[in-house]
Amino acid sequence: MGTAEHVTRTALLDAGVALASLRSLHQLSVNDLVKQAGVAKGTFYVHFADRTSYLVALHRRFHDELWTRISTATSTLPPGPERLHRSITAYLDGCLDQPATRAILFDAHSEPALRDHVNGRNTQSIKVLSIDLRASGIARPSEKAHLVVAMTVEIALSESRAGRRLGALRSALFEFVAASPT
Amino acid sequence: MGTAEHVTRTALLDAGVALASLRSLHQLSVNDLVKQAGVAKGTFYVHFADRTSYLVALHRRFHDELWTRISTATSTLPPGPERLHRSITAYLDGCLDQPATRAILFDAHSEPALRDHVNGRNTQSIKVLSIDLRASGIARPSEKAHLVVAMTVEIALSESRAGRRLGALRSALFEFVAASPT
DNA sequence: TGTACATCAGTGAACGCGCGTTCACTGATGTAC
DNA sequence: TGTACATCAGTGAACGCGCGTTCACTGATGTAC
Repeated sequence: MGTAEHVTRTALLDAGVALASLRSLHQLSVNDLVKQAGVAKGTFYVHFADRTSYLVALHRRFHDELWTRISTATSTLPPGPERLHRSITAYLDGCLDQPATRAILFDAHSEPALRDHVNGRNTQSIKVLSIDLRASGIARPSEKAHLVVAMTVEIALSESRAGRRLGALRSALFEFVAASPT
Repeated sequence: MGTAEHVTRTALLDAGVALASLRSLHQLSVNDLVKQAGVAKGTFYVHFADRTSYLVALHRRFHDELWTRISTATSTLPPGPERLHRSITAYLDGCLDQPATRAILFDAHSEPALRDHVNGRNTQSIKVLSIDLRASGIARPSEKAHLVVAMTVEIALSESRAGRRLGALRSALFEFVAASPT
């Protein structure tokens, strides 16, 4: 297989996701992680150089999964309002499927080790979104993209808390975007 | 005066503000605080029951100051687009004046002790804003208020990072709101 | 004015605790011959 | 097929460290008489 050698590593990351849905990221201790994963404490350091590397890996896995979903949903579309709509929907549905959403979106940027990674992902999202906004002919596409990302994250957090899609919030976001001056 | 007895307490809170502008809230240790304030460690516990109470006090002071500014700026106005504009402007200018903005808005909600307080302030803001949106005849005022708060916080963070007003972002927000269907 | 006492913000050494990290060791698996 | 050896994920006791919190004490200030 070639994957068998990563079973324990994956188990540790899964343990992090499980615990992150209960506590904040900062409270995720190596003690808790190995207990949840059912391995010895030393095993943690077989797979990760330190706690920081682990958090980076957790963050990366979360966003890679999201990114895959969004790419799949939008790959055949040209930039424009339709792609914008599908990107945001794929992002929100993807977040709702991941139990660690609250921890990653809420806590990650106040973890010093992750701040740069979070900012990087954010900048990338803003860039992609601003292409769609520009293609839609909307004024101030960069700034609007910045705000659309903020709104989308907020909706993802609300939905994650509620445990279901919040259609009214999504509609409010799309109304803002659709009505924006061109 | 009657305030002299709070000099040390205020010094401790000021120390927190100074340090929070450098590190994350979670890294704010009692050791650091008393060192920065120039008092002994035991003094901390003369004024605060524990670290949690201190953080709550820090958070409260931040928001009380903001709230005062907003009230002053809007007290004579009836609900509507003008009051909405002034509220948001007062909020953003107030945040820009407080060095702890990044720490409070970014880190506070992932500090378990503060989560309830943060959610309370947020709910209150959404309520107030939705009155203005409703008075402006905008559709889905509650949901829009939710999103406007998210955008405003995001702008406050960006401005706090930049150290100055970001007019283009503010304009983008006001365009979203002004153009929204009624 | 002088003396005795009460108050209480401030002190800092000491505490137990849980943390992240290390490392000598184990034991299952694969390879060489 | 059987034996000797190498590899390496996994183990868990032990470590030093910094944390939040405690508490017996200090010493300046105010009050009583």
